[in-house]
This record gives sequence, C-alpha cells and structure tokens, in this order.
Amino acid sequence: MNISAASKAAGLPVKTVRYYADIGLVEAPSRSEAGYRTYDDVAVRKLVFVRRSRAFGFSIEGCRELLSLYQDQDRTSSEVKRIASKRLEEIGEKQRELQSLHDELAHLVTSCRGDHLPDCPIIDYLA
Amino acid sequence: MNISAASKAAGLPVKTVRYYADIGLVEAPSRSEAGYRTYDDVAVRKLVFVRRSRAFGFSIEGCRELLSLYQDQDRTSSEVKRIASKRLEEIGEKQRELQSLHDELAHLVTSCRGDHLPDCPIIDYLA
DNA sequence: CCTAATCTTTCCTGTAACTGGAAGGTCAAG
DNA sequence: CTTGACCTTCCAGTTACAGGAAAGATTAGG
Repeated sequence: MNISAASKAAGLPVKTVRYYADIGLVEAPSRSEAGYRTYDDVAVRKLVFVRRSRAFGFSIEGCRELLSLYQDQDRTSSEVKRIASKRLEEIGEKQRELQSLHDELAHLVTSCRGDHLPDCPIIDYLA
Repeated sequence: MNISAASKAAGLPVKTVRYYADIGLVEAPSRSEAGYRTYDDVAVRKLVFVRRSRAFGFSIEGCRELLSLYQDQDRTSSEVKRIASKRLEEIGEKQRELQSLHDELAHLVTSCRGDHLPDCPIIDYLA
C-alpha cells in the first residue's frame, strides 16, 4: 500500500500520516526501491487508533502513551483507565470554563438592544 | 508610564503588551528619548479592553473588531451584538462537542474495570 | 562618582499539530 | 514518448504568545 491508499484506509490526510512517522508517533514505514513509503494493515490499524484517540482530544503525547499500551500485551486496564480519566477530567474542566463564559456572555448579549444607537452594555462591560 | 507599569495596570504580561502593538492590535506607543515605550491611561484602558475580550475567548481578530467599535463613536450596538452573538454561537458549538466527547469517554471509563488485567474496553474502542 | 541591580530594547527561537506549496523524481496508460 | 497522477523532501505559515540572549538606559546605594 502506498501512502495515499493507507491514508484513505486510515481516514487521515496524507500529510498527517507522514507527520506521525516524522515525530515518531508511529513507526517509520518501510520503503520501496524508489523510496516510496509502503504500509501494511498493522500500520494502518495503528493510524486508525491514533485518529480515534485524537478525536477524543488526546494530545499527541497522550496518543503516544495510549498507543504504547495498545501494543503492550502486559498492560493493565488500570493504566489505560488512568489516562482516560485524566482526559475526562480535562474535558470537565473545559466544560465548566465554557459554561461560565457562556452564561456571562449570554447575559450581556441579552441585555444589549442591538439597535442603531452606540450605547452597548457589552462594550461597557469590556471597557 | 514605562512598559512594566502599564503591564501591571493592564493585567497583561510585558511580552504581551509589546506583542499587541507589534501586530497592530493597539496603537504603537510613543517613545522616550532613550527609546522606551511610554504609556498613558488611554493606552492602558485599551489593553484592559483587549484582556477582557480575550478572556471571553475572542480571537485577536475579534478583539480588533471590538476595539474598533469601542473607539468608534458612531458604532451601533447591533454591530457589537452581532460579533458577541457569533462568539456565543461558537461557545455553544464547542460545548456540544465537549458534551458528546464527555459522554462517550465517561461511558468507556465507567465500563473499564481498571484492574491488573490487560482487557480494556477503552483500548478495544480505539482499536 | 562609581557600581550593581533593575529595566528596557531588539531579535531569534520554540510551542501544537498540522497544512500548503514548491521543486523534482516515479509510474502506469495511451 | 508524453501526460497526469503519484510520490519525495524541504520550507514556510498558522495562533498567540513565552523564553532567552545581548546590549543599552536608569536608578539606588555606598
């Protein structure tokens, strides 16, 4: 499989597939005589694993940890759970942040008449 | 006022104060004979305005728009409201994203025993 | 008045996680 | 043999700054 086929199979852009190998997140693929990267199903599965992990918002470093656990037959589910719980906590934190931002801004937007006059409680609040 | 005094007054790091002028978000301050930036209360107030806008998650470009409205005596509150509403919509979007991420990940974490065995529904889901 | 500490300046680099593009080699089809 | 679709490497740009080096300016203390 050349890179574009692998890219399609993994659901990732070609650039990203190359990037993940460049930074050592996934193993560097073998090369054809002409220097083309060649991928097999195992490599593609790892790329999919990374794509799904990234979709959960795990950082590249988080993905690195998860991927090494994925490949480790002697892993314990508690290690995985710890990493996932940490991410869950981060998400909760972000949610609380956004909630208070939302509430505050929604309040301001509601109180702004939105007419042709310059008076504006939003500007007043920011100033 | 030299830059560190302005920085304290505005509640922004010195680096950030310089940066905002570099990118033309705020006016470039006048200079002393020795080349030191000098700030007055008006300049500080604009920096505070930007800090508060940033705290709502407005991008630099969003801040640029808001700031120009702030300084525009002929603005209409509808222009301000439009920008703020857009940001509110973005926040809502992000919240919905995070909510589904949270739900999905929480489900996985809950279903993982977190013991010393390698079997893990989180890994299974990602693989 | 000299010195040491503190400020200030500019400039360059690095961050996260890619994306876009240029210049050039490779391969299969017609 | 040429065209077009691949592939390669390398460099720059994105966002919103932060860190740090090298060098000039200012201020306080002795």
